[in-house]
Amino acid sequence: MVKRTSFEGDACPIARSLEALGDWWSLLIIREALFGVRRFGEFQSKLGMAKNILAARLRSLVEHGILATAPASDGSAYQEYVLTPKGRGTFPILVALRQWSEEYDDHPEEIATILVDREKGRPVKKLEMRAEDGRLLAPADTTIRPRQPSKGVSRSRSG
Amino acid sequence: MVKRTSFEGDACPIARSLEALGDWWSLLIIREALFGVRRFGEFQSKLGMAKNILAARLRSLVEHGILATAPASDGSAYQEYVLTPKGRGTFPILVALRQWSEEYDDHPEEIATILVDREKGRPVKKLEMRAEDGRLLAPADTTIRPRQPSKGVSRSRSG
DNA sequence: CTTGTGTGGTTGCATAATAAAACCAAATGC
DNA sequence: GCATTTGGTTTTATTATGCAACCACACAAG
Repeated sequence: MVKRTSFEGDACPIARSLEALGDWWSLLIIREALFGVRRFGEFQSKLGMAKNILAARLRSLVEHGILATAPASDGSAYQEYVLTPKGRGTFPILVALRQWSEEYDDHPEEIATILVDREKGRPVKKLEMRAEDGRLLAPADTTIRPRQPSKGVSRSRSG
Repeated sequence: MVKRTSFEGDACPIARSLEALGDWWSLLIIREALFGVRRFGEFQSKLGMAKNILAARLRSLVEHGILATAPASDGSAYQEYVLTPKGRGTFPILVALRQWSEEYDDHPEEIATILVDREKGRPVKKLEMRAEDGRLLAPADTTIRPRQPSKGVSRSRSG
């Protein structure tokens, strides 16, 4: 088999999310959807991508339950693509990507926009990882554990 | 030109991070690197990917300043690939991807591992977005603003 | 209701990326 | 010194991407 490898059966949750989001366009489509874009042509013109691959991506996102098709809200017979709760749940991923660029990009002056708290207009704080009890955690303060500590879950690859 | 589109000059920080991280393998390579993997063969066997594309990805990650090559720590003449601070800075992205799978995956029972607080062994709390003053923010509480509110920054596309 | 136009795609073709396998040189182990 | 491991590159096949052309249906005007 020479097909592009799929992470579908992988036991690692990161690989699993990349299965749905890990291509060039999906996260940008979702970004636009979070901005309120709903129509095919609007995605196409804002992202400047080929229509056939947009169609393929939208289909894939719908299959993955990230977008859903709905009748157009303006009464026309066309359809719209709207985010599901699962789709809206990607928001922290987009924030993390954004903050990573803001912090480490080699040409930060080329970055056009910042994410701000709407009420105060001030930049959003960096995402931080915390323990259940609220303690701030650094990467080294965390570790990976088997999901069910003694029920014989075993699958491929690490995670 | 029919080349794969590049997001390099894009003004959106999300597109910019995807330029470096947005392919099938890069984030998984970084995941392994965060686990302590440093050697070519170790990446290759753990990820089960073709050697040529691993070589290409490692080269790309080095070019992007996410990995750096270093002489092997065990005294041998081989080299190692180690994360830079920029590379370690992707940690929140991986956490966000992981938590998204944990929350929304259709078959969560197939997920093998969970991220836990090392001290207590309890799951890490969901990433949350906060304002500078500590207020918890929902996506709708945030908005996008031009980076420099009145210095005439203008580039392509949204963000 | 007929004609024109915009929307939302699909199809065909050229090129680029990915994958598997073969190959290879340098480093290492014996 | 010789076999093996390591860390790749090369070759070739297949898949994905990107552009342009095409097309069906909705809609609007007359």
